[in-house]
Amino acid sequence: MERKTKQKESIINILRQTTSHPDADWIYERVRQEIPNISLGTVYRNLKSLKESGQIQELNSMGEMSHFDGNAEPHYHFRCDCCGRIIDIEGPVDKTIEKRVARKTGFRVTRHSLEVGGLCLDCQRAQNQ
Amino acid sequence: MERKTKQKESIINILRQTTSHPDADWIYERVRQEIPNISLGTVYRNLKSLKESGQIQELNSMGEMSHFDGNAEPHYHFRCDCCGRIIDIEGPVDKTIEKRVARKTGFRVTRHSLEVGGLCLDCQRAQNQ
DNA sequence: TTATTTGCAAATCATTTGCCCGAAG
DNA sequence: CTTCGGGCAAATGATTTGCAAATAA
Repeated sequence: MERKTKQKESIINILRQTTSHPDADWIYERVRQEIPNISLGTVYRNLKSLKESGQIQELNSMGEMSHFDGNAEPHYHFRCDCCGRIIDIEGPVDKTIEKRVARKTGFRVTRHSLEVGGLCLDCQRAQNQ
Repeated sequence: MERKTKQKESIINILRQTTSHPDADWIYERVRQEIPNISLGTVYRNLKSLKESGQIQELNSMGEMSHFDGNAEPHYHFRCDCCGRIIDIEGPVDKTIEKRVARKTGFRVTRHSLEVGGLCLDCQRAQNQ
């Protein structure tokens, strides 16, 4: 099971080549340049299976539609409240957060995600004019 | 503007009386016990306005539908990957995260949200059987 | 061959909106 | 009064799904 298809290959390549955390529709338009008759449903199905196999991440917060991240390594995100862009934050992920919560609550903690928000550089500039 | 109505009163009271982070539909069913002919659209409209005025928080992540939190104070959340429950995590919010990101990136950082995930106590027990 | 994936279109599901009426200020 | 909020139903928009045909293994 888990067949290799040109559709899936193309989707993961596109995702690996961008750092822009695109949504399903953007990916669809991009793939269409290589496979013009691919359907949006196929894009969704492949995004789902790539996510389940841990090859990509799905981001989504505050009533926004899902965005996808070709970088499966854990890392934090910044979301600009003005332009909506999502930007990776460099720097190490603090695994001690999971330990602290586990100790305090007794829950088995296996993941955490941190999103910071505010204004990106471009939008700060735009605002000062 | 911002009128006081029995619909909005009822919704915020319900939200203040629970720690279960319900979704819009659960709230709708609850309010209906007090105001039987309220419409779901009204629930959504009021949740939106309560959120915009900062009286409640909206939570939503990973392709889940929105959940609402009557506690407007900043705090972190635990989401159980098995039963889907969202549980408040006590303990202080670390505002230095925002400062660190701001210093490193130059972005204006005004908020951050942290969600940890794993298995809650009940689901751990259920799994060991 | 034969099980999985695709394309297509229709279906779903949460959420939003238009419109007209009733109620708050 | 006059304007905002409510009820209802229809609209929207992202995502999922059913199905027959295509394709990877």
